[in-house]
Amino acid sequence: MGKLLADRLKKRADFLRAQKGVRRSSAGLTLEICATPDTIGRDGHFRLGFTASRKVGGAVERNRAKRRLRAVAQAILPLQARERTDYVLIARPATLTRPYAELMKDLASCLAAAHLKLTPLTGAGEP
RNA sequence: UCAGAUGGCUGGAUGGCCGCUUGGCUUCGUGGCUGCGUGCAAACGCAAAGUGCGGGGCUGGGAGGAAAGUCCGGGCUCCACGGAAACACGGUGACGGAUAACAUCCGCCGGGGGCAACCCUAGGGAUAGCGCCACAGAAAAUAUACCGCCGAUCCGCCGCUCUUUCGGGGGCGCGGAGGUGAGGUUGAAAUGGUGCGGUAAGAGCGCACCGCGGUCCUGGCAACAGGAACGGCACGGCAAGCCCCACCGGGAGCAAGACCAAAUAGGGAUGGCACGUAACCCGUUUCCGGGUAGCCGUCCGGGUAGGUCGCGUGAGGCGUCCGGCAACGGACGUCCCAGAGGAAUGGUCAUCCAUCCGUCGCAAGGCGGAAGACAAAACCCGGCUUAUAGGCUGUCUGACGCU
Repeated sequence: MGKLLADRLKKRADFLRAQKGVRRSSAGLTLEICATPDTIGRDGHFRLGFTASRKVGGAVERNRAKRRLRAVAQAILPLQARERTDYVLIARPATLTRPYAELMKDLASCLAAAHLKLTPLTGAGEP
């Protein structure tokens, strides 16, 4: 399985759909995933979005949290994500202070758990 | 050297790996447009240049002094409006200047504070009018009443006393008429203050100085300052309670506004099919003719989602010179310097840099650890206000010491 390309989620409706999908949390972040609607999805692509609420802090802190999440996602998702799937990463207050290596582990474990849960729903086989 | 006052600048650095965004050049793919050729036509082929979309390569730019709060002033956009004025409402408020404009800035004046450098000041009008002045206090705006002081003058004669020519007269005391106005513990504020004279007691009643008032002179563009003689002193405070005066002001805001425009529903035009027996409408009625209502196609305009523009050459930055005490203005040269839209301008690691803590060392310093101010453009400018670790630096004042 080769590298997948990422599209950004920008519509509020997309975020709301992901909220109803599978959710897994860890100390540094929360992950929500769901299948991309067939009319929008493209082969070889997955979709990715970020959220940082006011709980994280002011504008400076929220921007920084989203950038850290983006860096982590850039490193992991193109290799481990599934195509035609939406991923939403939600920042938590600890996202700012958690060591980078720990943040990587958080995402990897959340991803594995969420994929396992999603499998019977979509009927897709694990590669 | 110490203490203090007041401006200006800055807002971590370097490198490795991995990324984002936006220009320029170049190249590849692809779509459409135009021209030429072949062809009856559909279509196919070729082509310089321009252009939409997608990808590669090279190269350049990419948060702030407050980007913040959204408190003022403008540009810009749309809406309203014949002009002007008045009224209402809102704002501003010593004077002179700067500016596109301002509640900003500069200079200056008045008042208050500080030994000083300097700091603070919403600083028009209280005889245009209304209103308010709590508590305390005798009294809070009108000059009195109350307590108090006096009782010179006049009256009474009540008491004591001196004198007597027995009519009375004098002195002291008492009461009254009356005089007096700031002495009365207050208060934010008390009807000018202090001193001397004066008086029965007192009082600007008189005088000196200070304060106050209008007049005149001098200086200043002006606010105002200084001086002179005069007036015996009237006019309490609050306008940030209403108000009066002077000046300024249409409203809403980039979610402004302009353009492109899917699906679905609906509107209009038009063509075809069906129905033309029934219903309704029109031509007076029957007949007859036309139309509406159904289905399908094409086109048109409005318009939602969505998209594009607005959106980066500007009251622009930097440098030199000139004018001005300054704010600022002028001339010349030079530069192009963020444009996102679930929102780019970064993530991570290492070293250095300052900061703090622990520890070792006489010391220079070594080792380990923590942590890196406030705060992120959202149409753009000029200000104000507020937040801000640390660092660099100019000028000035006072005290002490030395020469």
